[in-house]
Amino acid sequence: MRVRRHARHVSVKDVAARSGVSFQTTSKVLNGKGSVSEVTRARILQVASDLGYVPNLQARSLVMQRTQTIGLIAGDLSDRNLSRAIVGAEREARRQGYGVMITSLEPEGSGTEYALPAMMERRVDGILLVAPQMEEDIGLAHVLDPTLPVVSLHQVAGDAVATVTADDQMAGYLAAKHLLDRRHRVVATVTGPPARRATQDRMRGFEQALSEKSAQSAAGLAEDGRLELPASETATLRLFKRNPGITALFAHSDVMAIGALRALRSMGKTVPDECSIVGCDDIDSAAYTSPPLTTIHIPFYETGAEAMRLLLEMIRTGSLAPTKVLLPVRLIERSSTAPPAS
Amino acid sequence: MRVRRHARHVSVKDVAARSGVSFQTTSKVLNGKGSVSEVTRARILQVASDLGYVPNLQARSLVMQRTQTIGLIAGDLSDRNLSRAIVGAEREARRQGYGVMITSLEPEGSGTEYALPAMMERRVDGILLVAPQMEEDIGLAHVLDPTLPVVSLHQVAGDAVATVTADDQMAGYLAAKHLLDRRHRVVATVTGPPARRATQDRMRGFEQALSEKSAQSAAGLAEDGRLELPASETATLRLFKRNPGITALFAHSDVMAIGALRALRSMGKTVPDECSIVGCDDIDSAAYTSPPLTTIHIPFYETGAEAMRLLLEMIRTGSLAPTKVLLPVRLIERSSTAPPAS
DNA sequence: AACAGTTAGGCGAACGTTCGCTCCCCGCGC
DNA sequence: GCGCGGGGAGCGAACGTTCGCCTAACTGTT
Repeated sequence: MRVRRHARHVSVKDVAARSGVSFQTTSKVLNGKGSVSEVTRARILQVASDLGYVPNLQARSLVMQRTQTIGLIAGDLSDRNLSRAIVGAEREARRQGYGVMITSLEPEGSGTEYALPAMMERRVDGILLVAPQMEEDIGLAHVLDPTLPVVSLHQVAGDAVATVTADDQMAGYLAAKHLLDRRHRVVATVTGPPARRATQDRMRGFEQALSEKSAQSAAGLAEDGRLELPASETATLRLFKRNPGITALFAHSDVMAIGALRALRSMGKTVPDECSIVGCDDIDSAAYTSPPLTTIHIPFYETGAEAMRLLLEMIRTGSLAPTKVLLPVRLIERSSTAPPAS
Repeated sequence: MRVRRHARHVSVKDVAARSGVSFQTTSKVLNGKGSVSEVTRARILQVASDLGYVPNLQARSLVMQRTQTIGLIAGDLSDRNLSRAIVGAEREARRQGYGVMITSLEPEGSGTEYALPAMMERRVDGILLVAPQMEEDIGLAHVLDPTLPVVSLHQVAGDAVATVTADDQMAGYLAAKHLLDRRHRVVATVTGPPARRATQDRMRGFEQALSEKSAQSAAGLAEDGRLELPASETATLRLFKRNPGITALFAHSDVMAIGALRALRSMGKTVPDECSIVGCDDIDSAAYTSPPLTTIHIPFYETGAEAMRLLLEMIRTGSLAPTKVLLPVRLIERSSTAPPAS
């Protein structure tokens, strides 16, 4: 139960003193710069390792004017999709020698109040935004330091920041195509929050596929499932109340697809015979529902990794261009879809 | 598409120059220390805000010898349980004015190679370990800087580091008690990795309850479900092969409980009539399985928050005592348990 | 009017680095 | 034998802070 404050770390000066050279020379050796004779280099390295020298990145940052740190502002860290993206981002940062400062947003707060100042004070080299709720934060674009590279995984009002997202429009298109190919003609949708770009893009792709098959579809047959299981369950019930002839459903998330599955079971409808379901996200458990879900795979991990790659590239080149990157999605066929039984 | 490198930040010196005082005086004002006249204080604050001054925490850290940053080493950021804990920890750190540097471990690596040095270089004030796999890392205790406060959510070899965990033994006890109270006498278990302390503690509590009911139980009737759904499914099948008389099951995680549910359905056994199931963790979807799962609530969020609280306290007091904290768990009764039908 | 006490503010140093410049000495070529 | 080039090493400055100590001026007291 030792109680010691401030066991001072060993610095280049300590190493220098012990090796009988100036601390600047020590610094040169440790960074492999300048010319130092082989014998002193070896001696210094030996002493450094003996003393357990660990460079102080804070001090280095001060003079180098970059911290090798990026700030990650996360919506809900415990959201499985966001956290997949964060894993990808963190891994890529690490691979390129960057550290990640993370902060998550309170559900209420716009994030502007705390997260950004904290990141600025720490002089992060760039910011990665992984927070869907920021889409609604209209003031965000204004408060961001315009000289600081920023990449977001979600749309930011004003379109001035670079984004990397999945191809949501394609996701909607693929879902509709899959169902239309199986001769479904009355297809409904359980959506995420209507204000979100992802929701709108998926809808757009979906409608586009429907209209290609000469419009016999029930466009507008959609309800908001708020990305939650119980909300989706009731949304599904409402849809069938509106139109009992529905033979297929596209849920904008697998969790909502599971809610739909429950609703259908409660109505006594079998899947896929009486109603097909296409989910979205491709979460682990989608393979274990009954029946296993046909779904659209959204590459969360890759999105995070790619976003970080873009951010680091922007930092390296000093570019602030608001690049927009779309990552491909694909449909994964399981057993929740089939042609209508009739 | 501006391309500018190094738009130098405004420093206290800039503010000072514009206000006609020395930069040290500016510093005093900004920190509310020393005595400064009301008028110059006001002027300085005005200038600071005009110029958009943001203090540089790196520089401050250098002289203060603390970074107000804690390093969080996470096993798998996308694990829902771990990420709940991380959310709690991050929130508590933020509340107390600390930032969080995060790094996640590669599945293979022991973490020692990258994560720790990176944290040390950044001179974090303390380290929070949220990585179950570290339990198996025998060398970890040795490589940790013994002067740096560390708190872990999982056991660390050597017992020299403080830990905050759920009361796993109680979890096992409660599960067994619940089943025994419902007159089950042949109860089996699907466990997590046997090497983990959580698994062992849960087993211990479980066995203890069994032996209190005078030992008519099938102790040793356990299989490793590796915390995965499919592995648990086959583990459950093996258990029933070993003893077809099983009437109740304790799964060490809800995901494994869902695997067990699938196995039982495939065997044509109904839940809870022919077999009761108690899960563990209390994940969201446990309330939506059919039937909804009776489970043990593990307070992941609170564990993370409490661990961070302890860590910050240790930093504040300079204590390095390896405190052990246990957080209470509770059983949540839903519909997957009942007395045996016979 | 001289003195002590207080208040406002300045100054130097330190934290741990990196970088550019200077300096010395040695060996080499003419 | 003399100048020159280059390798090896040191030195000063800077990055943006905080802190302790110092000083000048102003306040009020006897």
